[in-house]
Amino acid sequence: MPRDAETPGAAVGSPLAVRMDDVAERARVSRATVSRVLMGTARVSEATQVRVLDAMRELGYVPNTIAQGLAARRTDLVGLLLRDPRNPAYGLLHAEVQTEAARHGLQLISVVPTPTEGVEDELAGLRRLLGLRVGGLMVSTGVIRAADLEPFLDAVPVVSVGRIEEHPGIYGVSYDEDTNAAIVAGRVAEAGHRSVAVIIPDIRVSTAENRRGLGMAADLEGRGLDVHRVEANSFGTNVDGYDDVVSLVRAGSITAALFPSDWRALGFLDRADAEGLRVPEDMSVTGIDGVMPGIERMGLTSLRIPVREVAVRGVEVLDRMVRDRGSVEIRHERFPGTFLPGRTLGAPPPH
Amino acid sequence: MPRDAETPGAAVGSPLAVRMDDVAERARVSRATVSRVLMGTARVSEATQVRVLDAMRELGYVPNTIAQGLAARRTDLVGLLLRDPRNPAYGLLHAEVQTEAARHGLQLISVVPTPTEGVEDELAGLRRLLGLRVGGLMVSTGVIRAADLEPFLDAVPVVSVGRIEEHPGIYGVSYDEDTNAAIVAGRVAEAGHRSVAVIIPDIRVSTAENRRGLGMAADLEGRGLDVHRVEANSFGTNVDGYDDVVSLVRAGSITAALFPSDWRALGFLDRADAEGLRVPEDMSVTGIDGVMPGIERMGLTSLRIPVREVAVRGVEVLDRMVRDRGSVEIRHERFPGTFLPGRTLGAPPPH
DNA sequence: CTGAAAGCGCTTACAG
DNA sequence: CTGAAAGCGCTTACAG
Repeated sequence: MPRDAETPGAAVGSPLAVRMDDVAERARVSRATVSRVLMGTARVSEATQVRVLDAMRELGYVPNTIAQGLAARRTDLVGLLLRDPRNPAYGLLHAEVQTEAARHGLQLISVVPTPTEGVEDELAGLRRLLGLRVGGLMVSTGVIRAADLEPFLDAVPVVSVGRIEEHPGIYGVSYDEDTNAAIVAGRVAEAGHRSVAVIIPDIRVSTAENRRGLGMAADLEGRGLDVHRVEANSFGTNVDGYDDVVSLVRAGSITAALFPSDWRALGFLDRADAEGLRVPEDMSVTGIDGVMPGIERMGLTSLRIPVREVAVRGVEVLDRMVRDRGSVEIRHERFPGTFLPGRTLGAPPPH
Repeated sequence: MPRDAETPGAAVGSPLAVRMDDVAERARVSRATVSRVLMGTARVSEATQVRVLDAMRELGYVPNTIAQGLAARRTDLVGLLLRDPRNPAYGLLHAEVQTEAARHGLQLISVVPTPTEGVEDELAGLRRLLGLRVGGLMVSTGVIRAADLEPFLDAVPVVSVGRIEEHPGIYGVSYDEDTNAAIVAGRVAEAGHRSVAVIIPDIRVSTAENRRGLGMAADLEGRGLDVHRVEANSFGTNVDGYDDVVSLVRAGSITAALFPSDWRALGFLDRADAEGLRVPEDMSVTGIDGVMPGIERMGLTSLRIPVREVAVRGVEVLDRMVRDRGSVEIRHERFPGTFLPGRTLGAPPPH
């Protein structure tokens, strides 16, 4: 029966309205044969193949991925649940993951949560991807907990990229936040600071930043420094804790502030300007990430996280899991970054 | 018939393996009724509704979007084809579009092409989205031509965001690149420069950058300045043309270089440093975009494009088109940006 | 190498 | 208000 011209979402005459049956008819073969050519799996005679390919091209056929997925009970689609794309670290990760996915023949679709919303919104994004029944899932940093993922681990392989992961059912390819924290803390201590502030966001705001903050504080205390822990518990803003830091500096209680991200550190540098605080003469400031374009120009002392390595490895692992789940033993890998010297870390001011 | 335990992609016991029939059975209703509750369209008795909702929750049911889309011949999914996520302008756009889509109840999925590949790769991304039979499409800046989109316009509404658009079948919500170019050019001229370089990428590299470059050159020539057009035709790199600019400065032929993006301008500042050229004492440099985090700190003279306005308007229009195509008359809107003063534009050096 | 037919998990007239 | 049934556009055993 010919299709109704009213079929929504696929106007007649449009390539999107062309179905496999149309291709089959034009190529004078059965639908099954067209499918075989499309899949590239079964043997099809040379002549038939050419006819089918020609018909596809002539009609501008775009296979309906939806129907393919439903019929085959599988997809080449893999999903990426990405955190805040405004953050250059995630923007870069996004690009690298796509590049690698393409190399591996995986079709990447991405979902980003609304940056200013919390865990509920991230879960909605997760369901969007799961509803599409993606063949694999990459979860980038964010506030989704392993427990939220747990119910789905039997059905879909999950790789955590760039976020701390310790769940035994989730492969982890992360930045080594503890080592990173220790590297930055070590440099600050070596510069001679004895009393510093460390900005520590709540774990619900960012698991990575939380871990970095805690790591820096622990490391510095281990070295005998006096550490003021400054909480930053608001979601989607970087100004949290600035007031406290300024007060501490003014009171002569600290000579340096260690931020868990460049974003927070740079925001503070503007604030310091506004307050008339000179960096590094009056106080030192450090960040972490080191991937912002032009970071060297800004002179922020930071640590560069290995985004590309993490993307390459993450996709490699997911690809293996998608193809043969059993062949991959779950591990939690961590990649440390490299110190990025800058002009915002100096010796403490003489008092 | 109970499902085979081998069903791939949906292990038994996982919520992803739960089908609507399972929910129906547990709630002691028909599949049709479950569907009605899920859709929220038809009337269902209070009691039945509660039973169905309970069953869904107890089983952890995640509706199969694939099957829904196939059966309903429509989707709430809208696709965003985004250009290079490493570019902060697109990262910001991505975040804003998602925020707006969520407000409008649209489910956004994004596809990014591999940054270093060309138009073929972007077309593959387009097909990925079309294969999913998204209900609407937002196309961000990139090298895809209107002609590539044309065959699909009958079937799916398309809104161009942040990229020049002139096709009568595609709604355009763009940056006003011509005005933007004129603004920057005007400031350079006012600063007293009489001979400058304008970096002009090929249209296949970036339609937006191409337009900006041509616009700046035309405006300056209109003002009687001597303009050296520097081509930049490589894909995925910002260093193209740097050699030429350095030579022109060394030869005393120009006193300023106008780049069509901050990315290119910042890259050049590093090069200038390496060459021992002081900015703005020896030469002036300008960019365009103004959305990079910390841009003020870097001091680059630039122009800030109105990303949020474009995202808000683009999603608003797409939403209307998705709901009732006929209600929207195609237009091409343009939003100008605002000048961003910096330290890299000064008076020309005395010779 | 090729086709007829069942079935993927849903939605939606069509009846009641 | 609810159910039985057709059908969305495909893939894939099963036969030949």
